Amino acid sequence: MASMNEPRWLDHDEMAAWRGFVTASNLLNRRLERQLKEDSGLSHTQYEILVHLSAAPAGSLRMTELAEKLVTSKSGLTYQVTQLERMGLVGRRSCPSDVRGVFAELTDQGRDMLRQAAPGHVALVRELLIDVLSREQLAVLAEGLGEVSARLRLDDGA
Amino acid sequence: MASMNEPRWLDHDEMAAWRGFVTASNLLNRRLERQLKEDSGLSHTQYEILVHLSAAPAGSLRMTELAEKLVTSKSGLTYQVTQLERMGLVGRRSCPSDVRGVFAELTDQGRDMLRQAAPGHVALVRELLIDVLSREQLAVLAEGLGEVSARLRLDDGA
DNA sequence: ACACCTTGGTTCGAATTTGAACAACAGGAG
DNA sequence: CTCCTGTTGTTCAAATTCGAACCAAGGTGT
Repeated sequence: MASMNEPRWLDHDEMAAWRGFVTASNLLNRRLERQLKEDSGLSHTQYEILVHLSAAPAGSLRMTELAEKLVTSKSGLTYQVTQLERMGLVGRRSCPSDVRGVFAELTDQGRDMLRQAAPGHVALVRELLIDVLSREQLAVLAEGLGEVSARLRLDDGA
Repeated sequence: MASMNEPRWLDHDEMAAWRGFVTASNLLNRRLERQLKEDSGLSHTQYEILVHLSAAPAGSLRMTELAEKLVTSKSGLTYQVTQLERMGLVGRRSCPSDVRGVFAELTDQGRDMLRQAAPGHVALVRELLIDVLSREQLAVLAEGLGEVSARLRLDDGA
């Protein structure tokens, strides 16, 4: 049948792009993970939770919404929020309009932690990625990967 | 002191590039993981192990070398190779020149599995990433992230 | 009010990942 | 040869991750 044609393999350039993406992603994650853990005792995931909460209107977000922003599973988020709660960086508050709803909310201590951890993290992201690339390269990255993400979000929700 | 200046935060474009990178990476990983698991019963990591072995001279690589290519921990690789061994896809062979050395080696069954799994995987990578981007965008991605990876490899070994 | 299907979060068990500690060996300086 | 240092791969415990099952509650149509 026609649909079982030989697949279109990746040519040299395409493969280079794909390998570069995967490799850079893994290397970066490892490095950032290490830095954050040593510097602030946070995992990258935990740090990102603080960031997203801090950026949200009242420093709080519904669990599901937060999970989507983080691109993680609901159960994974439940676990990490519990960890952060034990550290006193995040609190849970129930939603007035929906009894089932739970807000994760940044505590003052959580805000302080973020203030303390952010500079080192940002500096490293800059050193390892941002400052390595030109303005044009960054623009292409934002544009291209933004589109990729958008499409993924779409048929993921579908 | 001068070194404790206000850190250089990321401006709008830089942030867009960084968020796009992280988000796309997470979304892609999730999606590929799901596809491979459903389609072939392999994790992305396991699939990558097969790929790297298949690309290697004799279908075999030293554990340490393989771990570096995969960008994973040595212990993590030990675990996964054991799993693949149980599935009959990979074998271990000791190194003639170094008693400590261990070669991970692709079995015939492993080669078959890769042949079976590759088309679906490649098709998805193409659909979600490669075909979404233009030739120019891909070139920038390969070039830029290649450089990023290269630098990371350097001071990682240092 | 009632049955019904979707949502929001948590719980549970299984699989995976990591760094540290370890044991055995390689490679070279003296 | 002998000591010393760096490698190699594994083992171990602890932390994390995921999906499936689950419960409770929302919202809808009748």
